[in-house]
Amino acid sequence: MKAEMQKTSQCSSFSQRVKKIIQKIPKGKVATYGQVAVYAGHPRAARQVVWILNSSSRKDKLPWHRVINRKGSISLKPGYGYEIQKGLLRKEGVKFGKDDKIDFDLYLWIPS
DNA sequence: CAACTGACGATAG
DNA sequence: CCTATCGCCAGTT
Repeated sequence: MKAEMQKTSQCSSFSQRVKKIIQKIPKGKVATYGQVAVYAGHPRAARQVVWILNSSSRKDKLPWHRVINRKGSISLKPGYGYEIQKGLLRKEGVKFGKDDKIDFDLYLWIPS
């Protein structure tokens, strides 16, 4: 019986799941593209997550600024959202190192 | 329908 | 440490 397939939702596409996961990221925390992809069920769909942020953030209110790359820094280019994302994160209490890096030990979101 | 793209990730050198 | 390359998936053109 496949009726046990997650009682609540989960029947959506990967993209839909990614959106939900991103919305689950608590304030003051951050997640990586790869991390989100893993929780969505696709360990290597980090690039897909990127696409979704671009696509969905315009329609839905996604905390896209809480999603960063593996290095703990912002991947956007200066003038293309970099400053905006950094500012939003700082407002939520996330601090950046001297290399514009975020300390994962303090801010990485871990859905338990 | 095929090729291209996108804010990545991991591995190899 | 850095660059280069492949892989990954879905949406656009």
